[in-house]
Amino acid sequence: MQQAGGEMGTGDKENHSSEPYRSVLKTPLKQAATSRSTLTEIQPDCQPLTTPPKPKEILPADPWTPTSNLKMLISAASPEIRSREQRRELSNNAREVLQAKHCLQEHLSGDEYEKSQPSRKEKSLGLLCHKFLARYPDYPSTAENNYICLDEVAEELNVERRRIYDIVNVLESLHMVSRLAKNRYAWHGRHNLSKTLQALKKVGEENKYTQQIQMIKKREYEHEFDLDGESNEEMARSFGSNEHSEMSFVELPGMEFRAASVNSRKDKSLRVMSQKFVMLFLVSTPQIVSLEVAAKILIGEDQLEDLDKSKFKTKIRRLYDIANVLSSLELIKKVHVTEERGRKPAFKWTGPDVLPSVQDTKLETTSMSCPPSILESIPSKEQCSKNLFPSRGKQNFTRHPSLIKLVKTIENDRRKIQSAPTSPVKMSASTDQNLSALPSKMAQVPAIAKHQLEGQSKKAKELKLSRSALESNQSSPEVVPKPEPPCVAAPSQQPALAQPPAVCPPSHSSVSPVILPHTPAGVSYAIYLHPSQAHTVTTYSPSFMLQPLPCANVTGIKSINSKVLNKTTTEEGDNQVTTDDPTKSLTAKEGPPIKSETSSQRCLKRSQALQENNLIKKCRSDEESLDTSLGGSTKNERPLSSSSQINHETDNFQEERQNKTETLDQNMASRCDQSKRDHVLEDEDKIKTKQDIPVAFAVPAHETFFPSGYLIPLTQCTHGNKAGFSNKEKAGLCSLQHTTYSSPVAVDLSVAGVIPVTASELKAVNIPAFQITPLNIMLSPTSIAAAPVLSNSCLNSSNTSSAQNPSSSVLNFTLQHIGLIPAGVQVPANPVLQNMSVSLQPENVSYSSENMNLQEDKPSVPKELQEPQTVTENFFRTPGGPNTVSSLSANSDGTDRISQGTLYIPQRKLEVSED
DNA sequence: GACTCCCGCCAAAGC
DNA sequence: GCTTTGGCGGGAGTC
Repeated sequence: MQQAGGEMGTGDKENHSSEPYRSVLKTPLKQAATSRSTLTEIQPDCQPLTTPPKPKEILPADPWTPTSNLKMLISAASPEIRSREQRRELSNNAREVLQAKHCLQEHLSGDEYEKSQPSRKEKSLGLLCHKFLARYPDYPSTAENNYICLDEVAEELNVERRRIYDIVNVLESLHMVSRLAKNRYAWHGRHNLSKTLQALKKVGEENKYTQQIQMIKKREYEHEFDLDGESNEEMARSFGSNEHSEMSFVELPGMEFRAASVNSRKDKSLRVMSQKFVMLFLVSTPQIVSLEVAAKILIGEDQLEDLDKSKFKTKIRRLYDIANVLSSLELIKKVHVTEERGRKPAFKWTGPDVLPSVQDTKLETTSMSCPPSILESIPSKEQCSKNLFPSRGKQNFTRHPSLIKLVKTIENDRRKIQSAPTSPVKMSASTDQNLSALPSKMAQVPAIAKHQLEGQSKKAKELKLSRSALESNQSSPEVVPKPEPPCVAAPSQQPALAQPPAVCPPSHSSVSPVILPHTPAGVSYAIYLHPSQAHTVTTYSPSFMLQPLPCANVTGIKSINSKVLNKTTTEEGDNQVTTDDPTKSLTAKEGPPIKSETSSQRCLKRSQALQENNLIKKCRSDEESLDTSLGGSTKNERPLSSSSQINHETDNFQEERQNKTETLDQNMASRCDQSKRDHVLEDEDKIKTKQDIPVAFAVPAHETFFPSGYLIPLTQCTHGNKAGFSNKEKAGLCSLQHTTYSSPVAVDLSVAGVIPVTASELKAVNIPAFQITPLNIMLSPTSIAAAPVLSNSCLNSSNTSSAQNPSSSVLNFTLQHIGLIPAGVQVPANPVLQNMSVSLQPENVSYSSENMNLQEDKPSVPKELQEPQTVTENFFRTPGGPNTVSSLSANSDGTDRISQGTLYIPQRKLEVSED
């Protein structure tokens, strides 16, 4: 509207009249219905106009004249007529708005008028999007017509249509709306959101955005990134290698664009940009993407050689536009990443987590190229694939041959598991789309844990370890029947459930060092087990595999660990606290958690299948190592396993988990050596591992129950696990993720012994790390040395930490013992693993060397519209300074700003802050 | 001064 | 030929 221009205060007012597409002026205005809100905004002072009821509200209320009654009846009988009537009223509203405006202009002087106009912020795209979204339900019923008339919306919201296009384009990219015809869109709400995100993540992975991001960051590392010259050429080359550099719009079945016009300029379309932008979040491991990086990637895909400042600026502008809409959708949140070079605007993903890799498994069973959710709704694989990537064959999802066998194995295992009495109930995502939106990772955790446990129990039997049959039985029942949600996952997902056992899971996690082939990425990480603990593990539990580490040591399992030992018998509630909170948040936000045991199971099985052999070897070695163990290091920390895909937690899962935990607790209590309990270390590192990112942590093993060990991320820590967290929690997670960013941090924490983690922390921290593969990993000494996991800080911190922190010597010992490093190799307490980015795959390259400080910016939207931030996670902090992980805490002023803790980052200090 | 991002010109595409 | 879309970048507002 014109008033909008007036707000600018620089002569923009006149510009409005010139706008060609001002529908307000073109549309015939008949009725007097007005939009209360609109009028209020526009002309609060205009009495007659200030309180007109909304048209829609008026209609039903005013049928008390013969004419109105007739209208109402007709309207009721015919949706078309009703729609027409509504349009008329909208037009009337717009007309009144204009009149009000004119009235206002007449009665106010220039300055007064300007003052009366909404401020720039009040007209932000984010706020506008909020208003827009408020008009439609998140999950509209398919029965009713959810049509959007751009003209009407523009008028009602009192903005020019151009702005509506911006919003609609982004919504379209998420398939929340679809274009029906000229000036007409259909509102789908969030029904398709989860599907879309899955598809986008998939495509993002296919496009190797992770690599691109890493490349850009790497380049920045090496030298200040300049927008021209060699760097650009280099980048162009790298992008050029990407087959999917020119990815087109990703469509969902049934959501194809109806009008060719929509595709006419899609190469630079806001829609495509939006999708790409979202992809960046979905594939990156701390799910934080700076505008700069995003812009570079987007530009790179177009023409990197043309990269110039103006183009860059334009891209940034567009990204802001997109980000504002995404922020309104609560999919992302503005943050600031502070690096050595300064503070950079960035955005952090706060939307639901998407589990692509899990999807792979699922896809295999049903379809090759479609995301699970999509498949569910679509019978035809071909159709799905076609729709997803109508224009590009390259973008079709192709399963790597090596995965096929694995998938089959997994599927078989899954069937077995599912048939098992204790197997978690699987909810069909198809039944509830909304559910699908939930982080599936969490839901998968239980299944995965179950898988692993089951598999391990079998293995244990086969191996006939020294374990007594009783023990094995105990463990197996617990494990097998009830998938153990990693404490992390479980907690985050289930709030209300008072299942104490959050701790218990750890016990289950009697994890022996294992390396899990990671998800799709294939990243694996190794876990170092304390000899003594390892012993326990091997003998004790059949489960060699990973356990969901509800309380990953690294991440902040501390409370868990200690609790595990201590509370296993006594207090379960405490544990729960940690677990519960996350859950609450999770459930609250996304709705019913999705149970995807299948996915988790798949993950587990996949890893198992690949690594069974390794596990056996591992177990043996572990047992041997037990004797030589570090002397009963007091650390009870559990190894963290990370798998981003395991995050989704479902109600069923929780129930099972609870049951399991209870059982475990009982078992553990009986088994637990009280004295050892005392030794439990309180360390918490919050490590977020992500689905595809292999993370290695060094974690002190839990005594009896949990083989303590060091988890060594072979590649990179991922943060994808936050899936299950609510936005707020996710915010916290983000920070965590940052932390995770540098795998070293996690290690550090675990090693050093850490600060007790608060419940909130646990939430953030609790990221089920499940995929552990047998340690057979093939890390070359060099790679290990390079591994970021063990950072100086880590080691240092460990030194400083008073708690039972394994010393570097211990670490070396363990590593050597396990075979991760040659006997001659020493991991310096300090730098040893610092710079390593052991990525088996390019994608897995970790940015671990960055120190980040996360600051979340408040959305541009008015505070009232912003969700209150309750981030209170304090991250672990190592005693030593530099390696301290940044903590996320709510500032007294309410600006949840992540304290600038330092995430241990070898070379670069990266801070992410929330404003 | 840098960051944000609103605003609206204007061209492409559609009807 | 008019309307709808939407790329684009100037420049205002904010920090």
